[in-house]
Amino acid sequence: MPNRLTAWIASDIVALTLREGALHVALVRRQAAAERGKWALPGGFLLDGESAEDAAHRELAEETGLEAAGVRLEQLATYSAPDRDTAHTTRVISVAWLALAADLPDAAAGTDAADAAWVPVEKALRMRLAFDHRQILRDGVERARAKLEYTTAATAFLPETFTLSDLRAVYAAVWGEDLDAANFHRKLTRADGFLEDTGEVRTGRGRPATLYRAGPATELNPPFMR
Amino acid sequence: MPNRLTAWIASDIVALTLREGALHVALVRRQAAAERGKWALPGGFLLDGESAEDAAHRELAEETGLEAAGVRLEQLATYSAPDRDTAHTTRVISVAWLALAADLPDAAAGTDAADAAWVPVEKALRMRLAFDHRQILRDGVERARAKLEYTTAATAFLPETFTLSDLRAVYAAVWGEDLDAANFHRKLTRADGFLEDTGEVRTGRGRPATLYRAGPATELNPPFMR
DNA sequence: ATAATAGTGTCTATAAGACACTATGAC
DNA sequence: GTCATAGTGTCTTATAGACACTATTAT
Repeated sequence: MPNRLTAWIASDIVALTLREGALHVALVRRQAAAERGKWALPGGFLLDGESAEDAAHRELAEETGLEAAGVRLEQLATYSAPDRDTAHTTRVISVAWLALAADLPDAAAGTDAADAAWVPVEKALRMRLAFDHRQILRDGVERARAKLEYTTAATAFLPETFTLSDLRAVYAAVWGEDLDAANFHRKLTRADGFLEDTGEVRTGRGRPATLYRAGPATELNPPFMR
Repeated sequence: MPNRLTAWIASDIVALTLREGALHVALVRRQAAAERGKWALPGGFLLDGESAEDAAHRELAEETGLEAAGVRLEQLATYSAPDRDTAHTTRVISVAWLALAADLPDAAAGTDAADAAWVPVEKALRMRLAFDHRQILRDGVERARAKLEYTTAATAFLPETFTLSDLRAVYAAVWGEDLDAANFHRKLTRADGFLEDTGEVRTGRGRPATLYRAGPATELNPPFMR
């Protein structure tokens, strides 16, 4: 008769950002013995006394320099297939998290990872990632797409102030389709609590654009369907 | 310095059904030493070689008699707070699942549970459940509510064939609000792939009602908002 | 006939999408 | 002035919700 399972728990993070109009994911090159050298999602094992969320924040900071304060983590799913990590004799269960981050100056390599980089999602999905991280990445991207429909999460990809064009570029990049600028403008400025007018404008090549900051709303009702 | 955590993994299931127009949840009275005698969600520890989903199906069958074939499980979330189970010295992480079930003849008590019962959700939320199961139940009910908006999951609460009144009763019970019968009828019969006309009718006190079965669609687009 | 439940018609208000148009800057 | 980008107006079509109305059964 089989015995009660004893397992190690990992938190792995799908950290997404926007760079040059394309969705990117944070990847690290593995230093640990298991699957060493392969690209993987940032993450690692829970330590005594830590929750899965604690570990996700810690590993994200250690491996990519993304500090806890500026990053909201949402739980994606837990991956527990018995054969998902055959490198260890101990079973490994992974709790996956989704983080949406504003573009950073550079993906700082931390202490634990030999290398950390922002990789275009399209490219990452064609790479051989460690363990089942490709599936986790797929699930994370799909969740991000869905979140843009019914929450105000898109602003998490942008700096504190941004224009409606910036915001529209987020939707275009995550959904992979362009949106009508006029209708987008009306819809989002009318969504209660999504945007706050800063009173400032940003000048550029054309007419100056109003600068907004994220409002208090987190849900988007009615949703903004693809 | 803290050490890498070794944990036991549990799968706990929020199994919901409809009885007499009210949403009910399957609860079991605990037999194990930890929190013995308290009501809890059905569930238990992963055994060697099992995935969390395997364990959820096995425990659900053992403790409530709900067999795997008829029940779709959707992962809810993983609960990993260090203090969520202080009865064991080993850390316990729980993967929670949501199951929507058609009403059954009776909640059969299985071998592992001294007692198993369908309890009205309103009542269960006011009980002192074991561990953090009240929070898990809250999260499960909220997920079920959301699922009815953008999927065809409501039919999972019904037998193979059902009338539009039956289906409307599901929405009314889960959302806690009545819906206009006329608009409900139009909306759902026009939703592509939600309903298939069986050609049969069910007679009762008034005009006979068309019997439908669940169609192939799983997503509901556009969603049906509360 | 009456009550009860199933189902249709229709009107109104709201929203989405297409796209013409105006506004305001850089050059 | 032109070009580029921001933002508004307006028309069409689709949908939600309210609710009057018709349909078909049991009694």
